[in-house]
Amino acid sequence: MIFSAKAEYGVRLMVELGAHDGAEPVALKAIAEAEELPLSYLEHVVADLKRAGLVVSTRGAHGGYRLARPAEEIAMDEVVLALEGSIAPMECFVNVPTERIFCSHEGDAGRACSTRLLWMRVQGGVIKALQGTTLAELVEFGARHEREPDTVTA
Amino acid sequence: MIFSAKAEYGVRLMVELGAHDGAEPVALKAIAEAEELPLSYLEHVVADLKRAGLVVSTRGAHGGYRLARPAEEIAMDEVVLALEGSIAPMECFVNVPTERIFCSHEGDAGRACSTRLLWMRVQGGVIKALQGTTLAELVEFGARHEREPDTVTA
DNA sequence: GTTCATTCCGACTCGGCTGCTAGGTTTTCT
DNA sequence: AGAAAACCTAGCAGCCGAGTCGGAATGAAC
Repeated sequence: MIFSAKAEYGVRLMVELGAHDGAEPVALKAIAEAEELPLSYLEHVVADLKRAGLVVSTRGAHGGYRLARPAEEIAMDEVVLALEGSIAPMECFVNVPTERIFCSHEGDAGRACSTRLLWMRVQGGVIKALQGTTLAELVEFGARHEREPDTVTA
Repeated sequence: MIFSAKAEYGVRLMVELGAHDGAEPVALKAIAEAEELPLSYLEHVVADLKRAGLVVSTRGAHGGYRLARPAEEIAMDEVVLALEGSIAPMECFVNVPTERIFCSHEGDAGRACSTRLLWMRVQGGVIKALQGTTLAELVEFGARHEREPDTVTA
Protein backbone atom coordinates (compact mmCIF):
# COMPACT_ATOMS: atom_id res chain seq x y z
CA MET A 1 0.00 0.00 0.00
CA ILE A 2 1.79 3.01 -1.19
CA PHE A 3 0.72 6.34 -2.57
CA SER A 4 2.04 7.34 -5.93
CA ALA A 5 4.89 9.75 -6.38
CA LYS A 6 2.36 12.04 -7.94
CA ALA A 7 0.67 12.40 -4.59
CA GLU A 8 3.94 13.22 -2.93
CA TYR A 9 4.88 15.74 -5.58
CA GLY A 10 1.47 17.31 -5.52
CA VAL A 11 1.50 17.75 -1.79
CA ARG A 12 4.96 19.25 -1.91
CA LEU A 13 3.75 21.58 -4.63
CA MET A 14 0.76 22.65 -2.60
CA VAL A 15 2.89 23.26 0.46
CA GLU A 16 5.22 25.35 -1.63
CA LEU A 17 2.33 27.41 -2.90
CA GLY A 18 1.00 27.77 0.61
CA ALA A 19 4.34 29.04 1.79
CA HIS A 20 4.03 32.05 -0.48
CA ASP A 21 1.61 34.70 0.48
CA GLY A 22 -0.49 34.22 -2.60
CA ALA A 23 -0.43 37.79 -3.75
CA GLU A 24 1.37 36.91 -6.92
CA PRO A 25 1.54 33.60 -8.76
CA VAL A 26 4.50 31.28 -8.44
CA ALA A 27 6.00 29.85 -11.59
CA LEU A 28 6.17 26.09 -11.83
CA LYS A 29 9.82 26.32 -12.66
CA ALA A 30 10.55 27.95 -9.33
CA ILE A 31 8.77 25.16 -7.51
CA ALA A 32 10.53 22.52 -9.50
CA GLU A 33 13.87 23.99 -8.56
CA ALA A 34 12.99 24.50 -4.93
CA GLU A 35 11.78 20.94 -4.53
CA GLU A 36 14.18 19.41 -7.00
CA LEU A 37 11.44 17.84 -9.00
CA PRO A 38 11.27 17.38 -12.76
CA LEU A 39 9.49 20.35 -14.23
CA SER A 40 7.93 18.49 -17.11
CA TYR A 41 6.34 16.03 -14.78
CA LEU A 42 5.12 18.71 -12.43
CA GLU A 43 3.07 20.06 -15.28
CA HIS A 44 0.94 16.95 -15.16
CA VAL A 45 0.67 17.11 -11.44
CA VAL A 46 -0.46 20.68 -11.34
CA ALA A 47 -2.91 19.99 -14.10
CA ASP A 48 -4.73 17.58 -11.81
CA LEU A 49 -4.75 20.10 -9.03
CA LYS A 50 -6.14 22.73 -11.31
CA ARG A 51 -8.81 20.44 -12.65
CA ALA A 52 -9.90 19.86 -9.08
CA GLY A 53 -10.13 23.58 -8.46
CA LEU A 54 -7.42 23.63 -5.85
CA VAL A 55 -5.11 26.00 -7.65
CA VAL A 56 -5.68 28.78 -10.13
CA SER A 57 -3.30 29.76 -12.86
CA THR A 58 -2.37 32.92 -14.67
CA ARG A 59 -0.84 32.44 -18.05
CA GLY A 60 1.79 34.33 -19.90
CA ALA A 61 5.01 35.80 -18.67
CA HIS A 62 5.12 36.41 -14.93
CA GLY A 63 2.38 33.87 -14.66
CA GLY A 64 2.19 30.88 -12.42
CA TYR A 65 -0.06 29.26 -9.87
CA ARG A 66 -1.76 30.30 -6.67
CA LEU A 67 -3.95 28.49 -4.22
CA ALA A 68 -7.58 28.79 -5.07
CA ARG A 69 -8.44 29.14 -1.39
CA PRO A 70 -6.55 30.00 1.76
CA ALA A 71 -4.50 27.10 3.02
CA GLU A 72 -6.56 26.85 6.18
CA GLU A 73 -9.57 25.87 4.15
CA ILE A 74 -7.89 23.15 2.16
CA ALA A 75 -8.15 19.70 3.67
CA MET A 76 -5.64 17.21 2.42
CA ASP A 77 -8.20 14.64 1.39
CA GLU A 78 -9.16 16.91 -1.46
CA VAL A 79 -5.58 17.22 -2.54
CA VAL A 80 -4.81 13.54 -2.42
CA LEU A 81 -8.08 12.68 -4.08
CA ALA A 82 -7.32 15.03 -6.93
CA LEU A 83 -3.92 13.51 -7.46
CA GLU A 84 -4.69 9.91 -6.84
CA GLY A 85 -8.04 9.75 -8.54
CA SER A 86 -9.57 7.85 -5.68
CA ILE A 87 -8.84 7.02 -2.09
CA ALA A 88 -9.57 3.36 -2.03
CA PRO A 89 -7.66 0.48 -0.55
CA MET A 90 -8.95 -1.92 -3.15
CA GLU A 91 -9.75 -1.81 -6.81
CA CYS A 92 -13.31 -2.82 -6.34
CA PHE A 93 -13.86 0.10 -4.03
CA VAL A 94 -13.74 2.68 -6.71
CA ASN A 95 -17.05 4.35 -7.29
CA VAL A 96 -18.88 2.55 -4.58
CA PRO A 97 -20.85 4.98 -2.47
CA THR A 98 -19.20 5.06 0.91
CA GLU A 99 -20.91 4.05 4.10
CA ARG A 100 -22.29 0.96 2.50
CA ILE A 101 -20.91 -2.49 2.22
CA PHE A 102 -22.18 -3.99 -0.92
CA CYS A 103 -20.42 -6.70 -2.74
CA SER A 104 -19.64 -5.89 -6.30
CA HIS A 105 -17.86 -9.17 -6.76
CA GLU A 106 -20.07 -10.90 -9.19
CA GLY A 107 -20.37 -14.62 -9.11
CA ASP A 108 -19.98 -15.15 -5.43
CA ALA A 109 -22.39 -12.69 -3.99
CA GLY A 110 -21.89 -12.15 -0.34
CA ARG A 111 -18.82 -14.23 -0.05
CA ALA A 112 -16.03 -11.74 -0.28
CA CYS A 113 -17.82 -9.31 1.94
CA SER A 114 -15.86 -10.23 4.99
CA THR A 115 -12.77 -8.64 3.55
CA ARG A 116 -14.81 -5.65 2.65
CA LEU A 117 -15.45 -4.84 6.27
CA LEU A 118 -11.72 -4.61 6.74
CA TRP A 119 -11.08 -2.38 3.76
CA MET A 120 -13.92 -0.12 4.76
CA ARG A 121 -12.29 0.48 8.09
CA VAL A 122 -8.93 1.09 6.51
CA GLN A 123 -10.41 3.51 4.05
CA GLY A 124 -12.15 5.26 6.87
CA GLY A 125 -8.92 5.60 8.76
CA VAL A 126 -7.12 7.06 5.79
CA ILE A 127 -9.82 9.51 4.91
CA LYS A 128 -10.15 10.67 8.46
CA ALA A 129 -6.42 11.29 8.69
CA LEU A 130 -6.48 13.22 5.47
CA GLN A 131 -9.56 15.23 6.29
CA GLY A 132 -8.14 16.09 9.67
CA THR A 133 -5.07 17.70 8.19
CA THR A 134 -5.15 21.06 6.50
CA LEU A 135 -2.64 22.42 4.09
CA ALA A 136 -1.98 25.23 6.50
CA GLU A 137 -0.78 22.76 9.08
CA LEU A 138 1.74 21.30 6.70
CA VAL A 139 2.94 24.70 5.62
CA GLU A 140 3.45 25.74 9.17
CA PHE A 141 5.11 22.49 10.10
CA GLY A 142 7.43 22.74 7.15
CA ALA A 143 8.38 26.30 7.95
CA ARG A 144 9.22 25.48 11.51
CA HIS A 145 11.45 22.56 10.69
CA GLU A 146 13.33 24.06 7.85
CA ARG A 147 16.99 23.24 8.02
CA GLU A 148 16.63 21.23 11.17
CA PRO A 149 15.24 17.74 10.99
CA ASP A 150 13.35 17.01 14.13
CA THR A 151 11.55 14.27 15.91
CA VAL A 152 7.92 14.69 16.55
CA THR A 153 5.21 12.31 17.55
CA ALA A 154 2.44 11.96 15.09
CA MET B 1 -3.24 4.09 -2.87
CA ILE B 2 -4.27 0.55 -3.25
CA PHE B 3 -3.37 -2.67 -1.55
CA SER B 4 -2.08 -5.45 -3.69
CA ALA B 5 -4.21 -8.35 -4.74
CA LYS B 6 -1.95 -10.45 -2.61
CA ALA B 7 -3.31 -8.73 0.46
CA GLU B 8 -6.85 -9.40 -0.62
CA TYR B 9 -6.15 -13.02 -1.41
CA GLY B 10 -4.30 -13.50 1.82
CA VAL B 11 -7.09 -12.08 3.90
CA ARG B 12 -9.62 -14.22 2.09
CA LEU B 13 -7.42 -17.20 2.74
CA MET B 14 -7.14 -16.42 6.41
CA VAL B 15 -10.86 -15.96 6.73
CA GLU B 16 -11.40 -19.27 5.06
CA LEU B 17 -9.04 -20.94 7.49
CA GLY B 18 -10.74 -19.22 10.37
CA ALA B 19 -14.08 -20.52 9.21
CA HIS B 20 -12.93 -24.08 9.76
CA ASP B 21 -12.60 -25.26 13.28
CA GLY B 22 -8.89 -25.85 12.96
CA ALA B 23 -8.95 -29.45 14.10
CA GLU B 24 -7.66 -30.66 10.78
CA PRO B 25 -5.72 -28.79 8.14
CA VAL B 26 -7.37 -27.39 5.05
CA ALA B 27 -5.76 -28.06 1.70
CA LEU B 28 -4.89 -25.07 -0.39
CA LYS B 29 -6.76 -26.53 -3.30
CA ALA B 30 -9.99 -26.44 -1.35
CA ILE B 31 -9.47 -22.80 -0.52
CA ALA B 32 -8.62 -21.97 -4.09
CA GLU B 33 -11.83 -23.52 -5.25
CA ALA B 34 -13.97 -22.00 -2.56
CA GLU B 35 -12.66 -18.51 -3.25
CA GLU B 36 -12.12 -19.00 -6.94
CA LEU B 37 -8.52 -18.00 -6.78
CA PRO B 38 -5.61 -19.39 -8.78
CA LEU B 39 -4.06 -22.17 -6.79
CA SER B 40 -0.55 -21.64 -8.04
CA TYR B 41 -0.60 -18.05 -6.95
CA LEU B 42 -2.08 -18.87 -3.59
CA GLU B 43 1.00 -20.91 -2.90
CA HIS B 44 3.05 -17.76 -2.85
CA VAL B 45 0.53 -16.02 -0.71
CA VAL B 46 0.37 -18.70 1.90
CA ALA B 47 4.14 -18.89 1.93
CA ASP B 48 4.24 -15.31 3.18
CA LEU B 49 1.71 -16.09 5.85
CA LYS B 50 3.65 -19.07 6.96
CA ARG B 51 6.90 -17.18 7.07
CA ALA B 52 5.21 -14.71 9.36
CA GLY B 53 4.08 -17.46 11.65
CA LEU B 54 0.40 -16.88 11.07
CA VAL B 55 -0.38 -20.31 9.69
CA VAL B 56 1.15 -23.69 10.19
CA SER B 57 1.32 -26.38 7.60
CA THR B 58 1.30 -30.12 7.56
CA ARG B 59 2.81 -31.70 4.52
CA GLY B 60 1.96 -34.80 2.61
CA ALA B 61 -1.40 -36.25 1.74
CA HIS B 62 -4.26 -34.99 3.87
CA GLY B 63 -2.05 -32.06 4.67
CA GLY B 64 -2.90 -28.42 4.48
CA TYR B 65 -2.90 -25.31 6.57
CA ARG B 66 -4.28 -24.23 9.91
CA LEU B 67 -4.17 -21.00 11.81
CA ALA B 68 -1.22 -20.81 14.13
CA ARG B 69 -3.37 -19.11 16.76
CA PRO B 70 -7.08 -18.76 17.42
CA ALA B 71 -8.66 -16.18 15.17
CA GLU B 72 -9.51 -13.97 18.11
CA GLU B 73 -5.85 -13.40 18.74
CA ILE B 74 -4.91 -12.49 15.21
CA ALA B 75 -5.05 -8.80 14.46
CA MET B 76 -5.25 -7.90 10.83
CA ASP B 77 -2.24 -5.63 10.85
CA GLU B 78 -0.08 -8.69 11.23
CA VAL B 79 -1.74 -10.32 8.29
CA VAL B 80 -1.49 -7.36 6.00
CA LEU B 81 2.05 -6.67 7.06
CA ALA B 82 3.05 -10.22 6.24
CA LEU B 83 1.51 -9.99 2.82
CA GLU B 84 2.40 -6.48 1.90
CA GLY B 85 5.88 -6.41 3.34
CA SER B 86 5.30 -3.07 4.93
CA ILE B 87 2.45 -0.80 5.82
CA ALA B 88 3.74 2.47 4.57
CA PRO B 89 2.09 5.18 2.53
CA MET B 90 5.37 6.21 0.96
CA GLU B 91 8.49 4.50 -0.24
CA CYS B 92 10.77 6.41 2.04
CA PHE B 93 8.79 5.22 5.03
CA VAL B 94 10.00 1.71 4.87
CA ASN B 95 12.20 0.77 7.76
CA VAL B 96 11.89 4.03 9.55
CA PRO B 97 11.17 3.47 13.21
CA THR B 98 7.66 4.69 13.80
CA GLU B 99 6.77 7.51 16.10
CA ARG B 100 9.55 9.62 14.72
CA ILE B 101 9.60 12.05 11.90
CA PHE B 102 13.03 12.07 10.49
CA CYS B 103 13.77 13.01 6.98
CA SER B 104 15.57 10.39 5.04
CA HIS B 105 15.47 12.48 1.91
CA GLU B 106 19.08 13.23 1.39
CA GLY B 107 20.12 16.44 -0.18
CA ASP B 108 17.39 18.63 1.13
CA ALA B 109 17.38 17.85 4.78
CA GLY B 110 14.35 19.07 6.57
CA ARG B 111 12.58 20.29 3.51
CA ALA B 112 10.30 17.44 2.64
CA CYS B 113 9.36 16.91 6.22
CA SER B 114 6.10 18.74 5.92
CA THR B 115 4.69 15.99 3.77
CA ARG B 116 5.98 13.50 6.25
CA LEU B 117 3.62 14.74 8.89
CA LEU B 118 0.78 13.93 6.58
CA TRP B 119 1.94 10.46 5.72
CA MET B 120 2.59 9.71 9.36
CA ARG B 121 -0.99 10.45 10.15
CA VAL B 122 -2.25 8.39 7.28
CA GLN B 123 -0.08 5.49 8.28
CA GLY B 124 -1.34 5.83 11.81
CA GLY B 125 -4.91 5.71 10.61
CA VAL B 126 -4.33 2.61 8.56
CA ILE B 127 -2.50 0.76 11.26
CA LYS B 128 -5.08 1.61 13.85
CA ALA B 129 -7.85 0.34 11.63
CA LEU B 130 -5.98 -2.87 10.99
CA GLN B 131 -4.99 -3.42 14.58
CA GLY B 132 -8.53 -2.84 15.68
CA THR B 133 -9.87 -5.64 13.56
CA THR B 134 -9.37 -9.26 14.43
CA LEU B 135 -9.61 -12.17 12.09
CA ALA B 136 -12.41 -13.53 14.22
CA GLU B 137 -14.48 -10.47 13.44
CA LEU B 138 -14.12 -11.00 9.73
CA VAL B 139 -14.93 -14.65 10.01
CA GLU B 140 -18.02 -13.92 11.96
CA PHE B 141 -19.04 -11.14 9.64
CA GLY B 142 -18.54 -13.32 6.62
CA ALA B 143 -20.55 -16.15 8.10
CA ARG B 144 -23.46 -13.92 8.90
CA HIS B 145 -23.69 -12.39 5.47
CA GLU B 146 -23.28 -15.48 3.43
CA ARG B 147 -25.65 -15.57 0.51
CA GLU B 148 -27.20 -12.25 1.41
CA PRO B 149 -25.35 -9.10 0.59
CA ASP B 150 -26.17 -6.47 3.10
CA THR B 151 -25.62 -2.87 3.93
CA VAL B 152 -23.78 -2.08 7.06
CA THR B 153 -22.17 1.06 8.34
CA ALA B 154 -18.48 0.81 8.90
C1' DG C 1 7.01 -49.70 -0.58
C1' DT C 2 4.40 -47.77 -4.07
C1' DT C 3 1.21 -44.42 -4.96
C1' DC C 4 -1.02 -40.35 -4.46
C1' DA C 5 -2.05 -35.93 -2.38
C1' DT C 6 -0.10 -32.31 -0.74
C1' DT C 7 3.33 -28.73 0.66
C1' DC C 8 7.33 -26.42 -0.95
C1' DC C 9 10.63 -24.03 -4.05
C1' DG C 10 12.52 -21.27 -7.65
C1' DA C 11 12.56 -19.57 -12.22
C1' DC C 12 10.14 -17.62 -15.80
C1' DT C 13 6.68 -14.70 -18.55
C1' DC C 14 3.67 -11.18 -19.60
C1' DG C 15 1.02 -6.87 -19.44
C1' DG C 16 0.07 -2.63 -17.45
C1' DC C 17 1.07 1.27 -15.21
C1' DT C 18 4.00 4.96 -13.36
C1' DG C 19 7.09 8.26 -13.97
C1' DC C 20 9.16 10.99 -17.15
C1' DT C 21 10.33 13.28 -21.66
C1' DA C 22 9.58 16.00 -25.70
C1' DG C 23 7.60 19.11 -28.86
C1' DG C 24 4.46 22.25 -30.02
C1' DT C 25 0.68 25.87 -29.13
C1' DT C 26 -1.32 29.56 -26.74
C1' DT C 27 -1.34 33.39 -23.73
C1' DT C 28 0.45 37.60 -21.79
C1' DC C 29 3.89 40.71 -20.07
C1' DT C 30 7.66 43.97 -21.38
C1' DA D 1 8.63 41.33 -31.41
C1' DG D 2 10.28 38.43 -28.15
C1' DA D 3 10.47 36.06 -23.94
C1' DA D 4 8.27 33.63 -20.30
C1' DA D 5 5.16 31.16 -18.85
C1' DA D 6 0.84 27.87 -18.90
C1' DC D 7 -1.17 24.26 -21.56
C1' DC D 8 -1.76 20.10 -24.44
C1' DT D 9 -0.87 15.48 -26.31
C1' DA D 10 1.80 11.70 -27.66
C1' DG D 11 4.89 8.48 -26.62
C1' DC D 12 8.34 5.60 -24.28
C1' DA D 13 10.95 2.65 -21.07
C1' DG D 14 11.57 0.26 -17.05
C1' DC D 15 9.56 -1.99 -13.13
C1' DC D 16 6.67 -4.82 -10.71
C1' DG D 17 2.52 -7.38 -9.76
C1' DA D 18 0.07 -11.30 -10.96
C1' DG D 19 0.11 -15.55 -12.64
C1' DT D 20 2.28 -19.98 -14.68
C1' DC D 21 5.10 -23.97 -14.62
C1' DG D 22 7.89 -27.88 -13.47
C1' DG D 23 9.79 -30.19 -10.32
C1' DA D 24 11.22 -31.58 -6.12
C1' DA D 25 10.40 -33.20 -0.74
C1' DT D 26 7.10 -35.25 2.41
C1' DG D 27 3.95 -38.02 4.48
C1' DA D 28 -0.54 -40.81 4.67
C1' DA D 29 -3.03 -44.78 2.92
C1' DC D 30 -3.19 -49.14 1.03
